[in-house]
Amino acid sequence: MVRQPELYRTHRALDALGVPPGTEVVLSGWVQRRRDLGSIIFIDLRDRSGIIQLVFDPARGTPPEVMAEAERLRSEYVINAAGPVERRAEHTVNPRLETGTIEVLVRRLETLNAAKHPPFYIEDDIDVDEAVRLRHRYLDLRRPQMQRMLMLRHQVTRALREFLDARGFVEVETPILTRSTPEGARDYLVPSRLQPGEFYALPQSPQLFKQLLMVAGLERYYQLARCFRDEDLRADRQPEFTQLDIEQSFLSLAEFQSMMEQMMQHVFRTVLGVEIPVPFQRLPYQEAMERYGSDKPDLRFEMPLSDLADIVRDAPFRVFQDAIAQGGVVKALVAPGCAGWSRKQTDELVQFVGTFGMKGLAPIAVAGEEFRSPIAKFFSPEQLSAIAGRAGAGDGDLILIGAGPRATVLQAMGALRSKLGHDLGLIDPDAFRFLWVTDFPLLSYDEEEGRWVAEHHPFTMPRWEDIDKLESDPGAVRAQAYDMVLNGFELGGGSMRIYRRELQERMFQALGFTPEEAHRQFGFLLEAFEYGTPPHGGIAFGIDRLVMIMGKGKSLRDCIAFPKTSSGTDLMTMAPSEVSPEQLEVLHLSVKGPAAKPHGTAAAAPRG
RNA sequence: GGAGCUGUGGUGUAGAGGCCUAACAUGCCAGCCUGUCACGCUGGAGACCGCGGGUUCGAAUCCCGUCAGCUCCGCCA
Repeated sequence: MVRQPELYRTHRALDALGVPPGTEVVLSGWVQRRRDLGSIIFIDLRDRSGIIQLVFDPARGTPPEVMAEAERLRSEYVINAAGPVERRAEHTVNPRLETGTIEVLVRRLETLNAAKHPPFYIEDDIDVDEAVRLRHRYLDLRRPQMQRMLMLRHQVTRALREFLDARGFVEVETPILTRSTPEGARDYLVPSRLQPGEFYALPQSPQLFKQLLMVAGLERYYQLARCFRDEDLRADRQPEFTQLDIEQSFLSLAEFQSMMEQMMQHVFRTVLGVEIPVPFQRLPYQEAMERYGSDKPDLRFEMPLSDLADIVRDAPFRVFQDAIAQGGVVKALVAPGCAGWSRKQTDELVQFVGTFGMKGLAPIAVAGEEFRSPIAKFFSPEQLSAIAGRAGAGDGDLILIGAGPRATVLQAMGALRSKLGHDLGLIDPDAFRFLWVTDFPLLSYDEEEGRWVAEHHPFTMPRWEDIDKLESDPGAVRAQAYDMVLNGFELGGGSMRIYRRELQERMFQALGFTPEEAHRQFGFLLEAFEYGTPPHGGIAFGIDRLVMIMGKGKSLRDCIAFPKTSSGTDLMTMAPSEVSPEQLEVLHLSVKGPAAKPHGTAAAAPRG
């Protein structure tokens, strides 16, 4: 019969290290492992702090009924044990265990709860299908690795709050049920019961609210805001995610960027003990694209792209000629020491860039004075030398050349650079390389929609000197927008905002909104701007990504307690799910067509 | 919407037309064991090979479809 112990715990496992030998302690936790040697039993007890060995030894005073109970224990049973902390004899010390010099000689034992045997080991570095882990996420989260990640996340958000609080930022919550707005990602919609046929949208970000808080005179706001975007997932993209959302008034762009650098410095210093140098490098968008083929380049290694157009322009090689004639580019990068790569290896690279729409990839291997390449015959020795010189290739290197439409080649070559950086081990895994990407274009032309769309969002302030081009040459207008990039991930993006009605209306017009549409969608903002709106701007950081990078996780799922799969489902609760006809009825909804697939039962429910 | 990879006892894998009545490790169950710490030793249970169809005398293995997971493109800041 289970009875409640008088006391669940006096110490945690790790705390037992700090008490004098002989001290009576009471511990509670899970059975990590049982080693039953017959007349003596060892149990590894695990709690959040760590693992400690319990000894059950009748020769040293463990009562017979406690021995009997210890024999019944299994993995993951929840137990409560009491007895003196003992120093281990020299030859029984376990150096692999943090508490390996001590153990607890158990005198009293209560089994607080039994456990089914778990589907996987509750320990680090397990090799289990992720679906199994997600289905039993509460067990997965018992693993020290996962607990460290949750702890790290907690420390990161605490340090961020600390920093912002010290500088007068006020944490304000904004609505989760809000209004659907055009532009940006697909909205998650929530049907309204009280307003038949109408819908709330879950926020893609608190963008409008944070600007209105500036109108409201908060001056400095932040929030750890949950955001929702109904788009397809990636390793670094979840449908709901957390942003550190920040907005401030009366700071220049430079002052604000500097403050954000200090914030990152503070977080890395207090959480990881790592010193981040400031100021961060500033890299204009154009240069980032030309040199690294990415607007979020990983600068832990260099491997720049170089432009070969002027060198190869006159060579009788159609692929390059055509690319240049059609306004495209010819770009090269160098894989150091890879001149000896086989056809099979380079073919794999061709296939890789193919997924980005690039038609081919020409390799030139540099071997001493010689250039080995299927396309070498199209070029003069001088041209080949010039190519190697421009690319920065030396003996033993492999030059890879891509040609075609500018955007395609830059993206593909950028991805190739990133892949080679990883594959060739050019990246210091312990490095944290921050930079700002600046001078984004304000607008880009969307062929599908046949109109200009906001590169950042429609509230971004143009550079003052470019404002007059808003109507005459929209593509040339640069934005007062900036992304903070860390190790090839976009950590955060922000901008100075438009704060005058007249300019905001011009912006909407540039985006193809009629005045009526603009007023219908954003009338409240335009009106607010007429009541004395201060100059303001802000930024939003992906907290999940930050934690992932700091904790060296492979996927966002590693740093979210209860994440979704790549098809947006929760394998534990089996959300999303069908709902009853009654629920649909009160929401004034009817579902078109049958459910496309049989829905599973929730993992929590008994399974046959 | 598209492409690729994966799916075999609880878990991780092997098997690639007949040697499969599906193997190995680990876990699980039982017994033995006084210093283990991935304890050890002995024995045992446990899978119709994701699901559906097809080819074949014969399919875990080949083909088609489908579902699920992962990665990427499109999409998305």
